[in-house]
This record gives sequence, structure tokens and C-alpha cells, in this order.
Amino acid sequence: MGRHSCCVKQKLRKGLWSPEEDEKLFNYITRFGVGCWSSVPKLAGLQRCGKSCRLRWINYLRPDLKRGMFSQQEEDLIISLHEVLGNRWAQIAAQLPGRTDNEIKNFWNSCLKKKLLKQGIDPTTHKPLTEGHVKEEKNITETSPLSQGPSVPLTFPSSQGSSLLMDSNYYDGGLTEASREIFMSKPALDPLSYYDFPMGVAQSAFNIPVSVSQYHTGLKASDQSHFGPNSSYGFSSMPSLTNSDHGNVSVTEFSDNNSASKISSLFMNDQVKESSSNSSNMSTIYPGGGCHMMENAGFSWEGDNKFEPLFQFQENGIKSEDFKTSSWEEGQLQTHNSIDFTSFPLTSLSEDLTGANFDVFQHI
DNA sequence: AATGGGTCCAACCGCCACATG
DNA sequence: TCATGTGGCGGTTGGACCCAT
Repeated sequence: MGRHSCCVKQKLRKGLWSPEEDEKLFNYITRFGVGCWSSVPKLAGLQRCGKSCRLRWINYLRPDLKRGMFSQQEEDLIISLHEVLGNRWAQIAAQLPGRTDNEIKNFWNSCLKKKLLKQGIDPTTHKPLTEGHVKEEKNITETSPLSQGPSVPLTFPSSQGSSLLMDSNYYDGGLTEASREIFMSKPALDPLSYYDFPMGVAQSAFNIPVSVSQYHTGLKASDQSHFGPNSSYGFSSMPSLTNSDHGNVSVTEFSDNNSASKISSLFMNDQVKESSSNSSNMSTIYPGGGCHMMENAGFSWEGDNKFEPLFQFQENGIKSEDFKTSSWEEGQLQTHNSIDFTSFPLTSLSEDLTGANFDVFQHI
């Protein structure tokens, strides 16, 4: 089987996505939702294969993505889940709202692996390395700038609804076989289900298998600093297009590089940039702290790659009225000229995630 | 300032599973 | 049952970026 038929076609673009491509895809998906990916490129006016569009949406354009560094809790959770699930990144990502499998996989390969090795733990087996291993790995990890970090007791789910306390510094791989099986059998969260919105938005199709409330309530104050001064970066308040605290949504004026990939963080929570000095930019862009979105068809980029945010958050949700209708989509768009984002499942996400009654692993 | 090595990450590749005809 | 199309996943890689020299 191998390569998808859509990828075989000639003249399809590859490589990094341009801001214009991002805009087209984002506008298309926010307007029509996710249907058949193979038809998305054509309908959205993109010279990409459907698979590429899917990846771009999942890994970068989804509005609920959480950007920036992983918190200590997330880190510990990833390690714990990896012990149970192995390299099943999609299933691991399902336990970490706002994170993608790709992101977690990269984080594992670039950071966590080394960190475990430094602690004398085999990242594959999660067992202590043999002396030979330790000597061998020591050379590799000796120069690693990674710190060991605090010893944070990790609340880990168990099937009984209680928690396994694990300590990231004393990782002994002490999971029960039952816990392992539960994870192994648990279906992964499909991030796309959130965004199948336009046609069936009103349905409460927002089916989150687990919540993070137990998880985030366990955060220490200091740990929440991982998300910057703005509390919206914690699990307690996932980035949301519809939540009323949109004043917290980071809209960063990018001027530091020409990377298309980074540019499109416009509509993301780019906490790294946000946490630096951009809060003032925010108030400049959105006087009064109110964010308004999509009053004028998504976003636009100026020639110098600085953002000219067109998304406008509104107190009662996002309106996509007056979405531009480009030539490519004329004729395609018979309906949905006005979408009230408040009815999108995304709303449910942020609400669910802030709900205290949502027990993390009660379903596990 | 130039450059070379290391790191990070977005995106691609190849495979598998499943649905459909 | 088989062929085909599509979605999804994990492994890999190329290039941008960072930093030491």
C-alpha cells in the first residue's frame, strides 16, 4: 500500500507551510470543519496532500493547542504513561490536553530520554540501568544541561480511582499489570473530534475520555509558573476561543523571524513569547484587554511577516461572520456564512477542563 | 564575524487498520 | 474475498536555530 494516492500527485507542495497556506487551511476548517481530508486541499485551495493538511491542523493550527514548555507535571505524566504505553504517543497525548503526539514524541526524544538516562534509568524499560549502561550513558548525558528538577510526587491513575504516588526521582517502574492493561486498552483521544464542528456543532460530540481536573488541582503554585503569569496556560483554563477570559489569549506580534511555522502561532497560546514581554503588546493590540476574533475572516499577514491580527474575540464568543469568501470556495459554500463559535465543542473543552467535578481518571 | 557542532522540531515517510464497493 | 481509498500512527529526517570556539 504505502504512499497515499494523494501524495503521488505531482505539483504538490512540501515542506514548511506558508502563512497563506495556514490561513487558507485554518479558515476552511473553522468554517466547514473536518470532513474528508483528501478533499480539503482542493476545497481550501491548497497545493498540499490531504495528509499534510491533516498533520498541519492537528499539530499546529488547532485552536486548543497549548504551546510552550512542558510543566513538571506534564513531564512526570509523560514518563509515567510512557512506562505503561511505550511509544504510543497518540495515547499518551490523549492524556495531555492541548499537546500533540508529535510534540510529546519530540519532547521525549530531545529531553526526557536524556533526563532519565542522567538519572540512571533506562528510558526504554524504565528500569535502573546496569552499571555498564550507566558508564556508557554517563558519557552521553554528562554534558546535558538538563536539570533533574524537583522531586514531584506524581499522581497516577489507577483503576480503583485512587492514585498511585510516583516520584520522578525514584522511578521504579512500579505499575501494576492491571494499570498497564487499562492504559493499553484505552482508546486514544481523537483531537479531531473536537473540530468536526460546523455540521454537527451543537451536538455534544465533545467526548473527552478523561479529564485533567484531578491533575491540575494537584499543581503547586510554583509549578503553575510553567505556564507563565497568566493562569490561562494552566490546565485550569485551556486556551479557548469562546471562553470569556479571552483577554488572556496571547496574540503576539511576531517580528523576530520569518518562519512560517512560528508565525502562525498568532492564534495559539505561545507562552514562551507571551511570558516575555508581550503583555504590553496585547494591550496595544486589544485595548482594554478584550480580545476579539474573526470579525474579518481569520488572520492576515503583512509583507514583513508581522501579524495583523484579524481574529477578534468577543465576550460572548467568536463570530466568524463576514468570513471572506475567496474565489476558490465560491460555489462550495452554500451555507454556514455565519458561525457562532460559542456553539462549538471547543467551548465544552475549556469548560470541562475547568470543571472541578471532572475526575481525571475516573474512566480509566 | 565566521564556522562548526549540537539541538530542536515541523514535516515527511512508510506502514497498518478500517471502511467501502 | 479482494482491491482501493482514507485516516491514523510511529519513526525518521532536514533544516533552522543556538552556542561555543
